[in-house]
Amino acid sequence: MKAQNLNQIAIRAQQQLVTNPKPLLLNPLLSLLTNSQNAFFHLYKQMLAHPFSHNHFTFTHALKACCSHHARSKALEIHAHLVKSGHYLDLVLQNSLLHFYLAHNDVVSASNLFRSIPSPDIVSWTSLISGLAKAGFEAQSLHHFSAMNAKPKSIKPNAATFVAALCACSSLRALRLGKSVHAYGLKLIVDVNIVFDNAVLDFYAKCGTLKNAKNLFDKMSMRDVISWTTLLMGYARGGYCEEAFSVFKQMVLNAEAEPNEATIVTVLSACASIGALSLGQWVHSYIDLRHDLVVDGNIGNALLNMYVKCGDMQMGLRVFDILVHKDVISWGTVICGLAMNDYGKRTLELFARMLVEGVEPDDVTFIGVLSACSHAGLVNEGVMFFKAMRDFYGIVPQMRHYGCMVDMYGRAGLFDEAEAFLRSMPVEAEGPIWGALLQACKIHGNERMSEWIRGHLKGKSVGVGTLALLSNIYASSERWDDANKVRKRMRGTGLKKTAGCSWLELQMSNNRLDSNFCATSWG
DNA sequence: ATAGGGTTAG
Repeated sequence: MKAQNLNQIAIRAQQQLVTNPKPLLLNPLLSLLTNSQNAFFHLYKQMLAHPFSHNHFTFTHALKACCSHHARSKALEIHAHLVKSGHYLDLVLQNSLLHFYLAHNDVVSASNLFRSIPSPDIVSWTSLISGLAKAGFEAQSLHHFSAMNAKPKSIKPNAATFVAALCACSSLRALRLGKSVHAYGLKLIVDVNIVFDNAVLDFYAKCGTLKNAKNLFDKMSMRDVISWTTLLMGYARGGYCEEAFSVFKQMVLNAEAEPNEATIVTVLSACASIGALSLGQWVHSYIDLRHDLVVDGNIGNALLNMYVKCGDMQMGLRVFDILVHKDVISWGTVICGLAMNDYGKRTLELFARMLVEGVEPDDVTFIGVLSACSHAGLVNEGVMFFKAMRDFYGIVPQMRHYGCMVDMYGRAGLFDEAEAFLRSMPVEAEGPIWGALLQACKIHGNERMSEWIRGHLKGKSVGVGTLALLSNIYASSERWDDANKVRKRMRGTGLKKTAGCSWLELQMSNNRLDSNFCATSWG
């Protein structure tokens, strides 16, 4: 709703209050103001002032507004008012209150309220079952689902209730239970209901096999964008990213439903996770073809992430440049991307630009910045940024930040500094940090440090990669006994070192960013 | 008038 229209509605409401302040005429105007908190509650207050200018409907609108604006104290106020004025006896109002509490995860108030309802109707039950499932109380949710069927006051679930129960089953990964809910639903729901079908589809995609989900999808008599996206996400989540992409391609070619933001963001993330540049490019062309879609916001960030993950920094930077709203995610993506692809100096230039444009860096931004310093050998800068992060931006360093610092000292061969830093850390370093340092010891031939690390790792559980590295260090200095000891320990844990692999398509080597491009791209 | 479906990312 445009601001201009809102003003007109507010003015009409003021006229109405003077000429004929009847709830029948005022309530529809009030409901139109729901999205504008101030205007809404201004009118609401005026209507409340006169006993004959409001009724039950007024309060349902008010509670709905509280829901969308997260106005908890306002909702409590309304609750109290309803009790005092006697409106509380209306079941619809109790249901509205129940929904407000559940939507704000106030399970205690919601349960108390539900217990106080003498004869809950289908909406009360469904609200409760759905709210509990979403708040993480799946078992209680399903308990109520079965309780509602119990005599003497049994109430038959409807499609909305089944959707809520299936949601609880999905979160619990309760395959058998969900199957029986599905079967029960098939008995009670006779008309085609696409929301129910989609909920079932999502349940099988999450808990069952993708084959089941695909069969169901093929059998559905109607499919909309959510059906397609649910299937696509099922494949992507299961790691079948090529299949996820082919669902997208089919969706576009068969034109049964039009992809929306969720569809596109999901398929781009699938392409990114396997480094499938050519598939990602296909999605990009599709976005450009759709003149109603803009490369910005979530789609822009997802596209940027896809190019970065596929190693095409040139396109990544081009997408980054055209983003109108560059948020902390956009900056973080491009900064970490440059750092990962070893453009240390460019990373820091972009970080400076981020600060100039007034976007506050967060923990992930500093991962990129610190790892750029580490890769480029900029130790002084790294130390400075680490301090700025902690002391100026108030970001508590996490293991990953510590890791960057230790890695930075190690790569620079500053082992005393690395050791001092490790000792100054408030938390115990984790496996990967030791691994990075061992790697540095190997490169710089620092056996004393390797020994010290070995002492630290004694009896601790560390990743197999670290152990492999340690054994290789021993092997390279021909300390076979020590090397074998470590190998033995690897076998003892039942771990195997798998060969590293890269999914990046081969063409990425042609997409490396050259210094010329960097120099011209932002002056 | 009140309850119901899929969401990604650094």
